[in-house]
Amino acid sequence: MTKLSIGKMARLNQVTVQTLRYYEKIGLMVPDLVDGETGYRYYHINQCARLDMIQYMKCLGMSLESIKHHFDQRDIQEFSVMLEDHKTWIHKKIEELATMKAAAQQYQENIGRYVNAPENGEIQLEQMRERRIFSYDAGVNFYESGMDTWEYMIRGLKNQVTIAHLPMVKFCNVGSILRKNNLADRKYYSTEIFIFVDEPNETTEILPGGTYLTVHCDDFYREKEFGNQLLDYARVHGYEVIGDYICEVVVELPIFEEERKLFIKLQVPVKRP
Amino acid sequence: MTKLSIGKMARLNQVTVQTLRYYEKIGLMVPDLVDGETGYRYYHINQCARLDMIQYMKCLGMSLESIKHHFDQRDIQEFSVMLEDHKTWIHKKIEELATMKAAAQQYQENIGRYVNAPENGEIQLEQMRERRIFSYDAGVNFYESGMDTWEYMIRGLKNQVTIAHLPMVKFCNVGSILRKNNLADRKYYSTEIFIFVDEPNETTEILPGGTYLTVHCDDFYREKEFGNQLLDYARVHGYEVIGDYICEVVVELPIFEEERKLFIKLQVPVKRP
DNA sequence: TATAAACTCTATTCTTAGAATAGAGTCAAG
DNA sequence: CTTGACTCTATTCTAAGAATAGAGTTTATA
Repeated sequence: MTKLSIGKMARLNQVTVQTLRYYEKIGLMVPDLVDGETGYRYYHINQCARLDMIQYMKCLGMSLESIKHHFDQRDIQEFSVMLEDHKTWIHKKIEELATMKAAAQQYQENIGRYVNAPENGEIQLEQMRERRIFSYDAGVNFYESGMDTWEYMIRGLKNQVTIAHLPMVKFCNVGSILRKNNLADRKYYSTEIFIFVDEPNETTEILPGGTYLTVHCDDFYREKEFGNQLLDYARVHGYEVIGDYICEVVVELPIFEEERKLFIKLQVPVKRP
Repeated sequence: MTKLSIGKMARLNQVTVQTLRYYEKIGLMVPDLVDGETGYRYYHINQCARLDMIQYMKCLGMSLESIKHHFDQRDIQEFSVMLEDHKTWIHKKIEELATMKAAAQQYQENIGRYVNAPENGEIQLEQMRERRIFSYDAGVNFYESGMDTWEYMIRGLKNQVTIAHLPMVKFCNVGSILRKNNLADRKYYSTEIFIFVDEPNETTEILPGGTYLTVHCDDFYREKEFGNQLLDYARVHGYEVIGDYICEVVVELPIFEEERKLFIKLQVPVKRP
């Protein structure tokens, strides 16, 4: 019976020589015999069966650790159980990837919204669909504070997102709410920030769909100014404000500068005159 | 302005201290200032924006390398292109996983076929659906050789599978074909082995669906014996053999022994009397 | 002010599944 | 006997940190 040198064995099985040496090192497949003098490895043709199985299980995405464990088990029914677990694992991975893909899509759309947005200060009437939000009350009125406070508030929200086991991918567009009662007096007072979420639960709130007056702005510090323009417009044209005012961060602009640059969209729900 | 120690910065952002140190090491995010005496790192609250972006892109499944590249680009439109590429990459990953899952499912079914198979030698009449195969002619009649030759033939098939860029996950149940003309003379002569494939192409062949006489056997060396029983049965009961004889390896049994142990299913297409 | 607790520093090792490399020794064909 | 092909061990590298040790620093409390 001819013995196969490591190179021949490798060529026969479409693997590299290093791979075979590595498999020996971790005890996954040991050569049939090793020359005591030279240390040369020699394989038997029958060992291909094991190598096939290793490669097959690798194709299924299993780790060499699992594969080794399987060989230790020596039970085919047990293997079916292992496959079941593995399928579950694959399923989870696929779902994770699907979430990522959806998030990437969402971000692209946000960039598109920025690129195609109307001029700064151009007021529009829009139909908005119902949205769900998860909000966090920081207990501080950020309209009276600077970017630092806002930053700390965002940290608080991030913390809550983690605690509530919400997907961090939703942390890309954040918003703030100014409640209707304060809005009536043009009192810029808000302590609440939020993220948009997909699934409802006991901690989420609903932003009603309907008609909104909106305006875009690329300077976070000029929010009040644009907010007032929006309210003036409503009054002049006879629109009645019927709900809470929202400031949505559509996208962060050059994420590169030393400070945040936010592209925001202000939104207030109205009833037509 | 208060400087944030590495621990505070980490806590504020739900990352570990090591992570921040690591990001500095690879130049992804450098602390605002480093004390020359003590080497203590201090961060500025505004740096949270960058950290948010890093974490967000990580959620999308991007590598720190890509993230760094993005920060170097400083262009939001370019980022949209990058997201498009990333979506394509995710899509491929999902497809790979789906293939793996299907293969795991297939293997489980094969195990099920083994577990629920009839006794060795029990002849059955079955309806089989059409199947596609990719076959390889080794140029050697394996009925005249031992397991070694069979093993070398399988290596040849594996080689062809690689060359033809067929999915290696299909390499788990292999089969051999004995053509009808040889079958008529009970001449066990075959040089062809194959794997089952899903997609047709110019190199694939079709095994017609229809009525088959089948028998299972857990000893590779007794194939001829069981094959003859199958043919005897056909003759005695008036079935006419109308196509090629197939020997399908359903599953490899204890993949653990020094030699292959194959559980095979012999199949011959017939016309009812 | 002294002390203890909490914090931070650098440096090293570990994780997967091999790939790449260097320098030395071995095998097979002509 | 030579030459080219092959093989050996050993080390380093990949990604994204986690874990650890041992030493030094800051902060809070007494």
